[in-house]
Amino acid sequence: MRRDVFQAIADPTRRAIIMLLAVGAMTPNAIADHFDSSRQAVSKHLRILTECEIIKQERQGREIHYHLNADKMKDVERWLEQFKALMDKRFDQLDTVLEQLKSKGK
Amino acid sequence: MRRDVFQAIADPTRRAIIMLLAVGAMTPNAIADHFDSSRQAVSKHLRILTECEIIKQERQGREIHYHLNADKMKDVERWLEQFKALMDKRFDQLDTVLEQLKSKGK
DNA sequence: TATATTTGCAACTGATTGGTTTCGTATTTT
DNA sequence: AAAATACGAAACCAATCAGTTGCAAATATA
Repeated sequence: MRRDVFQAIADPTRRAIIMLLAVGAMTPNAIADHFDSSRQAVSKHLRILTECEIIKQERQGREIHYHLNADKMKDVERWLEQFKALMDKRFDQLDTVLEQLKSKGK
Repeated sequence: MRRDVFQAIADPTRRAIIMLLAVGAMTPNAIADHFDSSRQAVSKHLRILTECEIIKQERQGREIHYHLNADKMKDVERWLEQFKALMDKRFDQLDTVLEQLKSKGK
């Protein structure tokens, strides 16, 4: 089983849950109220998100509050940065080629 | 079937393919050479990536060159920005609370 | 103590995934 | 024209996913 942030954000419901928890911690029932899905369906997403270590439980009496571990999202950010760096590099090379063509034209 | 960028980058092989194509267009065989997976396995990933519109085919004789549609990646970027904006907002609120506590302490 | 609420967990279902092997087609090479 | 190459598509398989229903455990309330 792959359990990383990319797996976590692959599902639209899970992305929405992440957005909800970005605002503040919530109980499973409160989260499920925001969706058409059943409580158990949401609960499964919460389990996956927990396994991805993107959210954490915190028991308070009989309620469990889920709160975000925003740091994990940085994995996505880092990957995106790497990707953009590669793209920039490619354009730099393209610039060099164009530059060479220009000087050859002289 | 969900076919969006988030689905595309959920798989580590597909992320690697994206990185490869960020450097420059490639044929399926050239791509497959970079992985332990078979050509057909890679081919399937290419189909999914194509359906997600993150890569595009370009036939040249009997070869097909896959090249990146880097714009699609902006969907991820936008979502990340939204997420970060929400988090910042939360911290702003936290700051306000702390500020209030401080003035009450006076 | 009996009951209601909040929740996780197990069993089951249908759809999708990632992979394989096999085949057909188009293009290049000989 | 024949052989080799590059590739997609189809059929199949095991594993995983998202969802369901039903149930048990813990905590709160009457």
